[in-house]
Amino acid sequence: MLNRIRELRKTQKMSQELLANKCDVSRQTINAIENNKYDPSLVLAFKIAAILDITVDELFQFQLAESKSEEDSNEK
Amino acid sequence: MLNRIRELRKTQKMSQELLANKCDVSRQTINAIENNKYDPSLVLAFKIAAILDITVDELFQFQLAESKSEEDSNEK
DNA sequence: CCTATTTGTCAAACATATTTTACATTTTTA
DNA sequence: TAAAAATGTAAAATATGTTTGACAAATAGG
Repeated sequence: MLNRIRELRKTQKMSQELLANKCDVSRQTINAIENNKYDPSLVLAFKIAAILDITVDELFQFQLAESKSEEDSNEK
Repeated sequence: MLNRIRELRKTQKMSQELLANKCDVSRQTINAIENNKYDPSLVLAFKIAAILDITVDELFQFQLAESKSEEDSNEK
C-alpha cells in the first residue's frame, strides 16, 4: 500500500513533526508510514487525508494482491 | 467511525461469511466491524470497499474528534 | 562552515486488529 | 414448526500499529 503523504506534505511545506502534531501521533509514526514500514490505522488515514486536503482513496494506492512477504528494500 | 458495510452487503445479498471469504478474513471480523467493535485495517477497508463497489471515503463516515472513551452502547 | 532543523532508526512497552474455537440466539426457508 | 442458515458473542493467542526516549545522519539556512 503506497501513499503520497511525503509528496503532499512537502508541497504544503510541513515537517513530519508538524503533520504528526496535527493528527495527534508521534513523529516516528508519520516517518514509518511515509517509508512504508507499516500502514496507518483507518482513523489515522482519514486524519492525514483531511489535513492534506485530499481523499483517502486518492492518498493511498491500494493494489489488490499485496504479497505479505518481506518485499521492501530492506537491504543496505 | 461508522460504516455502511451491512447496508451495502445486504443490497448485494451477501452473507457476512461470503464477504469475509471474499476479503480473506474471518466471519467474526466482518461481524465485529459491522457492529462497530473496532475499525478494520486500512488494507481491509480498501478490500471491502472494492468488493462492495464503493470508495473508502464513501463507505466510512469519519468524523474528526472521535472521543476515545467507551461511548458505544455497551450496556444491556 | 557552523548550527539548527529535519529525518531515519532502534528497542521496549503498550494498544488495537484479527484468528480460532466454540456455543447461543435470531432469521430464513422448506 | 422444525431444520438450516445466518448472526452475535467471548476468551485466548497472534499480528500489526503506535508511543516514548534516545541517538545518528542528512538537509537547510545564516
